[in-house]
Amino acid sequence: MNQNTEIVNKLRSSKLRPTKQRIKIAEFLFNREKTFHFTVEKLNKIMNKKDAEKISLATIYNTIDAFKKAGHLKEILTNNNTSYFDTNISSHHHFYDDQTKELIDINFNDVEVSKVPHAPKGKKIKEVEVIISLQKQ
Amino acid sequence: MNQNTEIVNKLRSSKLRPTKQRIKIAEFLFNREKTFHFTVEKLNKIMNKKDAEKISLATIYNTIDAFKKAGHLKEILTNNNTSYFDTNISSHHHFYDDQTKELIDINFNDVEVSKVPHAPKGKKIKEVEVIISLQKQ
DNA sequence: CTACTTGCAAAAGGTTTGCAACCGG
DNA sequence: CCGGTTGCAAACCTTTTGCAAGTAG
Repeated sequence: MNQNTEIVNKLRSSKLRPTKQRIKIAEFLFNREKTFHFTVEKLNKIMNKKDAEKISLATIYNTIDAFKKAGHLKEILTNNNTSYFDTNISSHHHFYDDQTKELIDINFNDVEVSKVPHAPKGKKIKEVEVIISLQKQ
Repeated sequence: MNQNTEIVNKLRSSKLRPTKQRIKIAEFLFNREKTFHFTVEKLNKIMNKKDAEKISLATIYNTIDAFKKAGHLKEILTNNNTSYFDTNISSHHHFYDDQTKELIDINFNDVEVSKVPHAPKGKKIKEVEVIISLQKQ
């Protein structure tokens, strides 16, 4: 099975029609070894570099949203009023530098949360996320 | 020392002139027992209820920013593109319900992070924040 | 007085929406 | 063909900015 077929299957199994735009975005995001952190603006610039066939910003928003809902992307918590996404959907945590707005993955084994509270009535815990904010030394 | 003098001193010691607007906002935010979570929009509505002397939105932004810089407020991390602030500046963590956009304090003793990674080169850890996202049961 | 602060309106991000045209199954 | 998807522009929401007028020390 080649890469493209894999991507198409990934889309199909998420009930997303494999359109040209989605395939192009998915190939870029998911055919990689390492985690990738991005904002929509950053992804938009990358996808619309010169000589590439343009994808409209609205479609990028739509696609990211669809991928997030399908569980292929994770949104990262920050205090910057811009959405950050992560292609690494497995449980892991982040360093966040407020000044440079830089996000860095933390290896799963390097953080240990040994005590977790009970969820409030009527709710259950979806995820425990640790963000370690950084500053210059 | 009455409440008002306390507030005025708090402002002065942060090198903030005790203006009418700042005093009014500070009284509202800091003369309380329990933690208060808010967005600027919410605070704006509260401060500008009928018959109150109006405070402009820009001033509310300025003031919140000044209070945050002075360490009297803390900004909370979310994936909602709106800033949330917390009057509780001591070390503690949060539940966050993505659907309702509701924030709830977690008692400091109910979370234990027993292992923390080293900061990347050239940086140091400012704060370790745990956000537990919730969903309906 | 003078520097800091306020208030207003405009501008600046980032994101969402309405709708016609397009296209995958 | 039909319904999902794209692209465009306008609208929206939150936040920032420039600047004239006001005020605390």
